[in-house]
Amino acid sequence: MAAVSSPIPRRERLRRATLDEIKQTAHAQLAELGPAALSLRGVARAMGMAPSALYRYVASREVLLAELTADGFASLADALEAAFAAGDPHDHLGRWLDVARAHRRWALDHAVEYTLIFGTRVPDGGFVGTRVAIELQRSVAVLFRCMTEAIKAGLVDTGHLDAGLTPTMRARLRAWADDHGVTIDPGGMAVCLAAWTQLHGFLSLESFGHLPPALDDPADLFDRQMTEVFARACSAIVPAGLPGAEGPTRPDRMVGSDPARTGGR
Amino acid sequence: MAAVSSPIPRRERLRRATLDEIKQTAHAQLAELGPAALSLRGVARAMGMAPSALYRYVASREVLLAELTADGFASLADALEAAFAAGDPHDHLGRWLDVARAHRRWALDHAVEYTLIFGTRVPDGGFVGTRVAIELQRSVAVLFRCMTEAIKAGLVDTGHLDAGLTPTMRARLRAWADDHGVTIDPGGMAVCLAAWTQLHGFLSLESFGHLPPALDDPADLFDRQMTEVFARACSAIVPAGLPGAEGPTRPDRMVGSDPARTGGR
DNA sequence: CACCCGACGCGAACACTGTTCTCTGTAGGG
DNA sequence: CCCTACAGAGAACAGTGTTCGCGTCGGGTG
Repeated sequence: MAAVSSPIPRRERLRRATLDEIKQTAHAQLAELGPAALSLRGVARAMGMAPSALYRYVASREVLLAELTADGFASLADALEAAFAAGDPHDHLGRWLDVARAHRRWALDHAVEYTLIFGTRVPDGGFVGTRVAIELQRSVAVLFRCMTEAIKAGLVDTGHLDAGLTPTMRARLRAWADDHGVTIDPGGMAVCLAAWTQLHGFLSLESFGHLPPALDDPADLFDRQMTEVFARACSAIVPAGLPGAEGPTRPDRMVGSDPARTGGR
Repeated sequence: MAAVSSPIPRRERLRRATLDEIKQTAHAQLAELGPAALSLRGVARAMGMAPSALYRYVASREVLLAELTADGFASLADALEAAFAAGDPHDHLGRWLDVARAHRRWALDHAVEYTLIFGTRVPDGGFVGTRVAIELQRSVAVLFRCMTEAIKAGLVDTGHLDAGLTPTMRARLRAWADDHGVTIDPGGMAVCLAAWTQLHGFLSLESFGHLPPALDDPADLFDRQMTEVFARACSAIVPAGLPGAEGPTRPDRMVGSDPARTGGR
């Protein structure tokens, strides 16, 4: 805020700069060659440095990859939060769709990071507390907020959702909610989990190329599934027949309206 | 069957044997060290061979990995087909659950193959026609058969499902069905896709460790989601409220009855 | 039977990789 | 002004995928 030359002592600033350059270069190599082909010597070469000099900034190739992964998570969370913030607070389905589409757009635009994040087994044990875990929680939190606000608005009859749960499930879901500091009943958590599951399943299949090529550009199928999973949560007020172009909230926002302004990017 | 010494000319037999040993050794190394750590020199060492000798059997490290991946796909498809065959043909929900559980069991038991299969971007373009593609189709076909037989049995009102589809979606789903030689209407295909999506999403999150640790052993949540996705398809006869321990088919088979005899293994 | 050709396996070699060690300038802070 | 900490360089080690040329055996053919 003030005008004094630099709050950080220049030395640190330079260090940050080259570290950023390293990450950026590594990211570029990652994007065009895939995670397996990322080589420290490669980024050193691209930067005009000796390979050994990199070790002043990065402990090993593995932690560099982990760092990039965490950055990817953060970028995704940012995109989701932006989509959520830009959405209409009164159009719950519309905002949910916006967030879901932002997630999809991010997955398609950042294919390699997506692989890095969701296609890799998390290292044993040392997950909780990691920056990766924190950023992942941030992403999931946005998805959940879409649902919880709908619940608060009375769109979801959590009672009948809770009814189908066994005591064990209820306890676990409650523990999960407590862990995240959210106050949703287990029925709501189950709905959130289902939505997350389906969203992730679709995007994972699509961006890994496992979806049949017959349905190219499955954007509308994605929209439909996302609408469906939301409508299922709201089934108390949206009866059985799935809403094709009709629903409880503003119809013009319901389906496939503006796929352009979704991503944070 | 017969008594003649060997229908295949011995030379070929030996070749197959060592190739199998190579694959087996590679598989073992894969299972305990992860896909990134699979080294040709390593398997050569374990087999007491010179590294260069491996190249008589395997063109490169990459094609060996691809071969193992395809084997993994085949193993999964076998497990699913076995579960399907062992299921009660009249208890559609039960059989669907059996198949879904078999899939989950396989995913948890074969963690590394799962990563290899579903955590890796498929190579560009050259996917269709590959052995991988064929085996994947086999797996998906089992999942679909669960649904199509339920449709045939009149459990699903495909009419109201079809109603929610746009013409474009309908055309694409029909093209997909044609590609696979199955005769389901687009509505049914949409349901199948949703089921597959959700199943895969859950298993992917779980076996990659992205599911919150608060809900350890999420088997019952998995069962619930799988029941739910089936019930949603059958919503014509199972009205809005999700079946907790009640449903259209035999209740004792509905939920979490016998998780032991699921896998093909 | 002898022969030969193809398949098999081996060892050395090349071009890489991650990583560590030691050394040298140089620039910041006292 | 010095001096120390630190950025960077270079060599080296262990390991990797992959290729090439060499022997050596075995099975089909004359």
